[in-house]
Amino acid sequence: MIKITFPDNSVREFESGVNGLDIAESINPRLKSEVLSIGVNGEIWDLTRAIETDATIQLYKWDDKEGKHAFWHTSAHLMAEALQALYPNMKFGIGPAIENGFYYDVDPGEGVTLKDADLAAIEQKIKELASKKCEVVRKNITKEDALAYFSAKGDEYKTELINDLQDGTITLYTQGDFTDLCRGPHLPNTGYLKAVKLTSIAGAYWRGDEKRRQLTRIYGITFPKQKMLEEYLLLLEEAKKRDHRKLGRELELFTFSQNVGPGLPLWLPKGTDLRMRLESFLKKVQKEYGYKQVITPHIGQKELYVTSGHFAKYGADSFRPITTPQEGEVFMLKPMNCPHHCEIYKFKPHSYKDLPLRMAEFGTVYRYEQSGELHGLTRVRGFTQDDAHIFCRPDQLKAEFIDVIDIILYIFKTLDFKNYEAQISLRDPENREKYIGSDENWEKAESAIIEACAEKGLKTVVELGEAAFYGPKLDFMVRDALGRRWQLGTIQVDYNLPERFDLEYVGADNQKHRPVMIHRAPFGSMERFVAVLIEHTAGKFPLWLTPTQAMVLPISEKFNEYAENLLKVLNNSDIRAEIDLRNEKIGRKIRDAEMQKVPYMLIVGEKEMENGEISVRRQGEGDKGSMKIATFAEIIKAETDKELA
RNA sequence: GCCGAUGUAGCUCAGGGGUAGAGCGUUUCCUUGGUAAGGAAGAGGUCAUGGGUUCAAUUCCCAUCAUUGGCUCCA
Repeated sequence: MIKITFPDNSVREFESGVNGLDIAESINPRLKSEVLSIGVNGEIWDLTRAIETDATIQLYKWDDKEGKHAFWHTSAHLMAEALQALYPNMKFGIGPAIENGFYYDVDPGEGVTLKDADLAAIEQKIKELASKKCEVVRKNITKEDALAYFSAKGDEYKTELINDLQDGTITLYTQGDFTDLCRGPHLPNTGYLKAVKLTSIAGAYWRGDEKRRQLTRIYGITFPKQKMLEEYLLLLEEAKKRDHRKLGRELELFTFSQNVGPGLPLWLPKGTDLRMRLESFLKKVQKEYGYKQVITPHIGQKELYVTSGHFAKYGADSFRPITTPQEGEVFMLKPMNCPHHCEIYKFKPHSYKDLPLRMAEFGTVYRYEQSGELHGLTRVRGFTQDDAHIFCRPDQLKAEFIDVIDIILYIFKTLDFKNYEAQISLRDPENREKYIGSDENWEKAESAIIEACAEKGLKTVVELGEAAFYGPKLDFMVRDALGRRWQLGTIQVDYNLPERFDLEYVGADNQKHRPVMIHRAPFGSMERFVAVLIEHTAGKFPLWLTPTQAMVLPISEKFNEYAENLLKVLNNSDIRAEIDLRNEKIGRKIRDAEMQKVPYMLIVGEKEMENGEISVRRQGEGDKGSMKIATFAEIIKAETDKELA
């Protein structure tokens, strides 16, 4: 008998050799059909694998990522089996489970190309194989045997993988006619898969190396219930509806022009209004925190970036330099604002009493992005950072960090991002020589970040080795209304630039000292942030931010004059209102305003004109009844005050 | 940059070797209305661009550009 400890610390005895399925069944027969994988002493196991010693276990179902992982991993293998059946010369790379489903990288052989149109047939084959409920069998073999098996099969990718494995024993999983090299875990059989959808097909380099052969990657997702697939497809549809590129066009926020160039957004009046409102919002917050606005040009001498080190690191991947016709001076489009800000710092000598110096600029920068990488507003070649650089003494680092975190959290709160986390990127302790700056400074900076996060009660993940070469950083990730993750703001400590630009301040000891720089951008870039905001809100921006707060809708042309006077009154009360004077019926005007996601519709007809009132309709909610204009103005003010509190 | 897909009216899309269609939008007219689409008529396209095959190309082929799903990269 062995002792099995459950997550609630209760202990029960089982026969040695018991497996996850048995344990689940002993708790509740229904659980047996729901459980997908089992954690055994912290390792994730197949449900059918025998447990022979005392163990602490945890059963994983669909709602656990460990459960989903096994489900999708088995799905990847089943897809491979289907591919093997349909394409005899298919060779297999790797096929893992991912956040939403799984993929398999395959090499279909010379002269064979897989196309989107082929997916349906593969999908059909997977369903057919799933219905056979083949058992998935785990087997340990030696490395030699594994090599022999896969080289006989001609799977050169698998043999390469095996050669890189260090273990003496290798695990194989077999279901039906397909055997794969795999660490597992897997489902007990393929019958768990009730719904299958292959989502896309794409090229992917073998082992992520662009110098190596490009394989065909097939993405798919599977579910234990048909209904779950339908829900997933609905979610995809919802995501499509919220796509900022689509809403950006429909709400007339921004556009792109082939004539201007790829990755260079054109902000339309409404988008500009929205963006400028975000900018003034942040400017106001920054002013309270002691930032000073500066303005610097869009280009700078090449030497500036040689000094900063950016030219050496990124020069080859930048827009080509610009030269003047007469003098042959060489300029670069500004890829970063910090070198310019360093020069502003050097405008005059600084005393330790001047620090911290907080320099903010909505600085537009230009970076060459590979053509395949451009995407709407989230990935562009010209964008505006809500940049600032804090020049401070090392002992001020923590306090400054806390202030920046406060600004970022205030922004998240105001813009209704309730779900966020932060990633602390530290040095790789194994490779300290990769980083610039003294050990002492790094330790100070890293602990300043960690302590600042702890004081703010931030949910953080620590990543070793993810720091930039010039300093540790803190990145903020938000989850939007659909649960998708976006990286937004960033705070980075920099020891490099003060060094390179020879920045100094005179300390209390009358000696020269090196300041520390903090780069920070709460939004990241205005383009990216607006894109995320569009998708998060589905275009229904908060009242304080939305370009048009209210639309005046006269019932018929007879009331146009009253409506136009009303518009003046509203605009004089700082309410951003527009008017719909089209020769359309009121139902139509309402529909269009609803679709433009204007928060308030103000309907005026005979009744309203007589009483000097307006009939108020809230977008997405409907009729709110009649009221005086002053009352409405108060409602608007109260709502925006609440949003900005 | 690499692999796959796509490119037809402002938008969403259908079509197809014999030089083009729908819905929405837009314009004009009729209608003057009460909380999510009133009616009629009209305008609008070198079918992304450049080559090739063909008697004939928007359609087939090639290239380029752009968009797009991934990969790689990201100060």
